[in-house]
Amino acid sequence: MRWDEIDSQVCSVARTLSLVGDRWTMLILRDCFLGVTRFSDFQKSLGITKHRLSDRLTKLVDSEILKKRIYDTNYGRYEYKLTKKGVELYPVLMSLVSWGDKWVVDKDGTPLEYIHQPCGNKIKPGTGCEYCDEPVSAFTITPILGPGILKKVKRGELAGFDNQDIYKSIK
Amino acid sequence: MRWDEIDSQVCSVARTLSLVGDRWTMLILRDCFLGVTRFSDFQKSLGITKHRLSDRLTKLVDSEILKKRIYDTNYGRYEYKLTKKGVELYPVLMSLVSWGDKWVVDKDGTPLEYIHQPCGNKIKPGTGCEYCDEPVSAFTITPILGPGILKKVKRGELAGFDNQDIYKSIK
DNA sequence: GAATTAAGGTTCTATAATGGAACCTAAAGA
DNA sequence: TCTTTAGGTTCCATTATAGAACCTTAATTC
Repeated sequence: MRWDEIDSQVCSVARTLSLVGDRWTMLILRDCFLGVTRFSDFQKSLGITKHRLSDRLTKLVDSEILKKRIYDTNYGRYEYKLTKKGVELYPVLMSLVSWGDKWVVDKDGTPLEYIHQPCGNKIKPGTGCEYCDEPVSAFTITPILGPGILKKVKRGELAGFDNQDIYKSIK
Repeated sequence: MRWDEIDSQVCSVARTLSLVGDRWTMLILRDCFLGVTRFSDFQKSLGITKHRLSDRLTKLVDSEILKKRIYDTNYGRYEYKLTKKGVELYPVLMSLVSWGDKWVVDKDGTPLEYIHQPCGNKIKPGTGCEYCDEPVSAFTITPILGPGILKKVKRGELAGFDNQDIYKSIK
């Protein structure tokens, strides 16, 4: 069986992966949840080739996970934003983060930390809020830089680090 | 940037995907959670070539997500089982299922349904149990065939379907 | 006792996907 | 006019994948 035939399986994992299981696609969605919307910003953040990025964005738009909208008609500038279908992939991303934070983190600590807006507490990604009863979602979580990034910046190990400004609202 | 360099990113999503973000790897893990342990059973279930399967299993063992054990020294037969590190990928799989059950399911309904053993109720994958206070994990959930499979079997559309017996304990 | 089957692979080759670089287009600014 | 920026597309060499054939060891069948 070829990879492009796996969506014929009667399996929700297989069918989901046929849409988001490609190389790069999940990392593009990660950036979407951090507020990245523009072609060039995706490219800078990911280090992906334009060719590949263009292909992946088109596929994500085709599968209605992202929507493409022109936001400056004079310049012909586009933005890519998560649809409702796309936003609902949040638990997938956060469960990947949660596992990675435990099993593949380096000695500095986790790259990001997560503030639950309604109560202001720092919570573990991928779980409910341990402190309050308010729901946890992409819209009520603020990611902040964690020790895994801050310590490296302080030691000058993340030379080109200029991503502080990418943590925007995804709304 | 090449795909095999993404684990250099200070990001738990990127580092996690560098281990399980390949084509097929997540589907192999899906089968592991359904109780598949043997090379030939993975191959039958996935329709993957032996070459690729061998490569993926080796990588999963190298990254300590699976452990390989000989279970019949006479025949030289091996089994692949999830380690603790591997079992903890359960939320990732279930969040993929949960999204797929909502967004890429066909008209027959969801392929599988999930029984929470402590209380016996059918629950939605990827969430806590709505009925009782017992924890939900890979070890306390029993997947059963759902309408998305049963209806097709009844209509004779899943001719070679013989997977009823793969839903074994993963312990 | 020879031939076949089963598990668990490896090798080979044609095809598909990817990465990197160069190029394109339209509008703006210097 | 020349350069820059955003958002791409084209081209080509390299890498990954699919499918088929083959290998090894042991057991089972004829």
